[in-house]
Amino acid sequence: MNIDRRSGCPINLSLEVFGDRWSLIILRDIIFGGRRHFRELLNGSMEGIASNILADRLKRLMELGMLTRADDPSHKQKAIYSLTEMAITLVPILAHLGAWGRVWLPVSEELSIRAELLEKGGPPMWDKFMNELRHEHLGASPAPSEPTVRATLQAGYDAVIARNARSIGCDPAP
Amino acid sequence: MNIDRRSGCPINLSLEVFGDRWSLIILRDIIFGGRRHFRELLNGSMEGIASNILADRLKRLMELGMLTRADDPSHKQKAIYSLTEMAITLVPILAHLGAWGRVWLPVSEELSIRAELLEKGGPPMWDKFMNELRHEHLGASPAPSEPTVRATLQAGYDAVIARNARSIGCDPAP
DNA sequence: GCAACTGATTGCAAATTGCAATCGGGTTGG
DNA sequence: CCAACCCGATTGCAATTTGCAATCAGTTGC
Repeated sequence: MNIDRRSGCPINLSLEVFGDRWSLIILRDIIFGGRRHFRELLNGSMEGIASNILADRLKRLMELGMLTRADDPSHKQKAIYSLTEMAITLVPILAHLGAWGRVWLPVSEELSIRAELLEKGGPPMWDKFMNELRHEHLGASPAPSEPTVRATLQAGYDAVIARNARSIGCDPAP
Repeated sequence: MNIDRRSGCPINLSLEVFGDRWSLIILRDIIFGGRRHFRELLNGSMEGIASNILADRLKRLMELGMLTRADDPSHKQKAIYSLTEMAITLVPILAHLGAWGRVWLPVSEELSIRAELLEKGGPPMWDKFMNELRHEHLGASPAPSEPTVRATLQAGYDAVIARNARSIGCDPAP
């Protein structure tokens, strides 16, 4: 569960934090998907994470200081997971990672539109997004101006879905 | 050995390429350490990779198109591993990763000086470095102008080592 | 009361990891 | 020529990690 400290190299230590198959996926779903609860992360995960792995990683990410956990006032058993500043500053890395994957890997169009928009938005968009996350998770920053980055990304995703649905005659609207 | 394709999400696919504890470490040693041979990677690895893991990851990285292998003309048994363009474009990601780790993780001073210099150099330095790597590994680009980025990073590292050695009375020079 | 839902936990088989020993071939020094 | 050494791996094995399915106890809505 704990970090190895194989060496003090920054890249090595970063890898020891999220150099596994699930930690960054979970953070991605929290950051871009806006998921805050265990079930949302479990069922919403495109990659089908197992519940024990999710529980383990959430605990680990909390120990590492990337997430915090709070009770949900609306439900005594629900927990709300929040990003810390440490996790929020991963946004540029995720943006780069998405951009790299889009170039070199067989990404699907629907799922890469967000990465494309984030790449085109560049650092100014990342900063705006990080401020929105700070507002949402840390309750600190001022309320973000509309439209939010997440809404913009989601709109792009929806547009692709709608376009593709129409082109194959599956438009849900008559 | 093969990639799962759990989903077509760029971040997920990127993670499936180097979301393990060793692949990026190997690439880091090739990129920043200038290592090209199996033994160099095996013995030079600060983190102590095992030979079977190294062999497995080199094979995997070749299958993924991140490395190529060529015979060393100077020694019939030696192999030279070269980065592909796909791997060279990881430089900005490694720079971000190093910068992030330097802020949030207990890095050691000697090992993080390179990350610091690379961070301060910013995208222009990354581009110069990538061109040097293209020259070195792909034999394509024009010869880099002196001093090379790798030499600059190494000089920074050596300076820290020398300074620390002096401060504790271990200066090798009399 | 009771079914559905909450965030997990447990048991278990399969895969992965890391370590040590070893391999066959090539090179080197004398 | 030959022994010693170096080369990029490979093998066997024990320990750990992973993923899946089933299950848990407490909470909520009805």
